[in-house]
Amino acid sequence: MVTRTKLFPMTSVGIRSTKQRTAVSAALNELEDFRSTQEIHEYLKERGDSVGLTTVYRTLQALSSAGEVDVILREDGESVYRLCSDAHHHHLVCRQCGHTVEVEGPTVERWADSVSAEHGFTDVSHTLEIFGLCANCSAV
Amino acid sequence: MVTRTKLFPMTSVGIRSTKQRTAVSAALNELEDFRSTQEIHEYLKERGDSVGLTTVYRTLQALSSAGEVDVILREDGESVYRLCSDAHHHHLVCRQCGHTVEVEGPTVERWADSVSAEHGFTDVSHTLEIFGLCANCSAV
DNA sequence: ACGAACTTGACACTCATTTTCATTTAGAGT
DNA sequence: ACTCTAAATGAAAATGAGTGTCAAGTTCGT
Repeated sequence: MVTRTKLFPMTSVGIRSTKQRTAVSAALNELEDFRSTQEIHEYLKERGDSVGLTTVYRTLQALSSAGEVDVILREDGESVYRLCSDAHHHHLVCRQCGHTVEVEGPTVERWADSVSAEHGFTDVSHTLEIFGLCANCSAV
Repeated sequence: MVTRTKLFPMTSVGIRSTKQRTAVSAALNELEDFRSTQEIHEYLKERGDSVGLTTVYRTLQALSSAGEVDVILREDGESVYRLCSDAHHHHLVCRQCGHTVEVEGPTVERWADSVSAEHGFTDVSHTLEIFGLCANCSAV
């Protein structure tokens, strides 16, 4: 399990620590794989720490734009979240069960930057993810 | 403009050539950049070749699963389509106006395959796209 | 030209995500 | 500890992309 502190950077003003946010962070710590907002919401409900769906959406978005969690778009367009290591990595994701492996990859970073610059693009981001069926799910 | 023939591989049986499909193919030929289904539908309407939205959805999906057009998921999760060259390539896409540049990239293919195999994943696919603001849109 | 099979498209529907807004709460200042 | 207010919550309604349905329209082999 990845251990992190300050999941919510409680800066001087404006951002408050609430039990809902704590619960979402806790869930992310416990869940190993990429999960959708709905799944996390469901997980919290079963666990007893019920949090409103809207709040889960907002919290996950806040966390991801703060760079505290990784988000990827599943092939069906749904956003899924996961607490990852800080190190640069890409993902190998099971499209069936969500099982995720962090993988080291080619250094796309530099390539992306130089190609973008060449064509005058700014404010660039890129995606590099692999989707498939994990060993378990393949065996069905 | 990319020129292609047989946008719809009218195979022996089952797939018919209709004016709606022809219209969608024509639109794809004329549109340079990645466009959403709704945009293509709108384009056809303005152009006079009105085609039902449902049909545009179905046609684009058929074309993409036949490998005749490229689809990518925009950062907001919406699918956008574009007629591309056959050669292996990736995309540099303007998240503002959709302007697209095909770029040569690292051969992720082999990497993706070997990494997947290593972890027992099957039925693998991957994504590698770059999003940013094109020169024009940056200048705003 | 005929007819079976394939297509179309209006409309209803699903489902993720967002907006609204009235109520609650955290936490800075006292 | 108490107050006050900006921030946060959440239920419900709204939005919007994409899909299912099915009656009516077309295509194309025969």
